[in-house]
Amino acid sequence: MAKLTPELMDIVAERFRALGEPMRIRILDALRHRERTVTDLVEATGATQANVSKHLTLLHRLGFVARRKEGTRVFYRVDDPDVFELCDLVCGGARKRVRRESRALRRT
Amino acid sequence: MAKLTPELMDIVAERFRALGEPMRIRILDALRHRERTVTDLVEATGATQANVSKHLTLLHRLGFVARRKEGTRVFYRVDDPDVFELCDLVCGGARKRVRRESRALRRT
DNA sequence: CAACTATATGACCGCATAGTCATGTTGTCA
DNA sequence: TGACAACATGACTATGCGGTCATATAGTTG
Repeated sequence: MAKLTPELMDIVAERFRALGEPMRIRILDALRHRERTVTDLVEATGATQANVSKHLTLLHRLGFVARRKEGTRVFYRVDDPDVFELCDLVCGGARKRVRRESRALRRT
Repeated sequence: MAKLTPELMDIVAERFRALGEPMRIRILDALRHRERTVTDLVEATGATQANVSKHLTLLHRLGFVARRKEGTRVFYRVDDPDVFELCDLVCGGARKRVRRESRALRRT
């Protein structure tokens, strides 16, 4: 972790918080391999169109995704390659936790 | 990003959300090099003792920090080495954003 | 034992925000 | 032009959670 000024800490927290919503993780996961339209993501996530649209707006504002208009549709794609690495790291930590907890459960 | 089951996505989001609070980032930053007592962290962050204690409880529940009791004091330390790497990645993304935005500002 | 320190925790408040609904905007096609 | 499809957005509600206050618990010291 590099030196963190108070201002930078707020920005870092803001970015983590953006990734801290299950629906946004689902959206990013659906965008893992290819770009998708909003309608695609509505179908993939099971959320409302308005809801998906709001999450995409937030992810776009923070630079996590990029948009491309084509006629009446808008294609979104992941724009920050670090997102995948971040998720991998967090998943690794989560898996460790799960293993630790299941060991703890077996001991009871 | 490895394959994500819906359940795992919730866990991932939970962990991101835990890092998505400026105060918790401050606490982790204060724990970067050495373990610290709660009182140390209260002084380092400027927050209330109750507040720091609650954040530490959450960070501990998710396995980000570990505790060590010594007499009447409790020492906390970072227990998940990935935390630093996560912050570095997010910081990198944040810096890119800042540069992008300052370029955009100069163009106006 | 009483007094003090360090930490944790329950109750409570206020705010941020995820979700929904309705509507606006933009582009396409007949 | 009107009708339709895709997406964005403002208003609203409900819920989660960060912060504070008071208090509980545990350990130390006299």
